[in-house]
Amino acid sequence: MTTSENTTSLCSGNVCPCQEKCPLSAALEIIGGKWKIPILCSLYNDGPTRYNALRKKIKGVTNTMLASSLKELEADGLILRTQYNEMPLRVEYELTKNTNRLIPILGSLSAWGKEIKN
Amino acid sequence: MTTSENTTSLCSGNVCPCQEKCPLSAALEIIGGKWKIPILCSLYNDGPTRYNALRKKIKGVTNTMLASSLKELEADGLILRTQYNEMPLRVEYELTKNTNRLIPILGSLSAWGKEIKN
DNA sequence: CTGGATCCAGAGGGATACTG
DNA sequence: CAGTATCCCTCTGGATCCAG
Repeated sequence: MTTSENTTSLCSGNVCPCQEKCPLSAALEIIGGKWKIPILCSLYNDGPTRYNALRKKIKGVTNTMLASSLKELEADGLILRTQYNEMPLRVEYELTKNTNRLIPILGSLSAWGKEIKN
Repeated sequence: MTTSENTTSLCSGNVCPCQEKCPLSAALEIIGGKWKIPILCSLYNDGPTRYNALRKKIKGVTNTMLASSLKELEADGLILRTQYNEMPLRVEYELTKNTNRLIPILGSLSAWGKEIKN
């Protein structure tokens, strides 16, 4: 009676296309937006980084967008914010383990993006 | 002299974060937007599908968005449009091999999206 | 140094009506 | 049946200035 197992379903498993929020669309929204990937790439390449250092490394980003993107990434559990109450104030951002599990997937996506450009 | 190989770089390999369009951002733009994933999911689940059938399966999509999304997906080589000059006109859309290589990656992303929701 | 507040332009997306 | 055309609106993202 039940449908045979569908282990490769991209969405909720039964109702596609993504009527209710499917995890795939959810994931894409989390890493969507103009600056999320550059931020994650930078933190992945360089490790814990200060706010101003990020702003310099990510060409073209403004305070507004960097701050709001960092806040969203933190709220979604993708980055960790550590504040050191020194003088002057120091704040560092770094990837979480959630994000480390995401990295190879992004790597595959990147490779796929490279291939289809031919 | 050359930097040691960096096979895990998400971007171009040397200049991160994504100053010039990196393949990762490019890939995300191709599958971005509100309706691309639902379209791909639907075609993946059901195979070749007619325009009006797609419109019924994808809840909430309008003619404007469905037509423009299909056009973009076709231009990016993710779907194939086949027109049968019958009466009435019949047009079917289906995934290409490029997209079939993308599917497992999206599956991983979906699984990741499910995990971090806890 | 690390952001927040405000204002604004442009793109993405929706509703409706119409066409080959 | 398979889309276009048109209008409109929201929302993202940019510029600038300000604050703890």
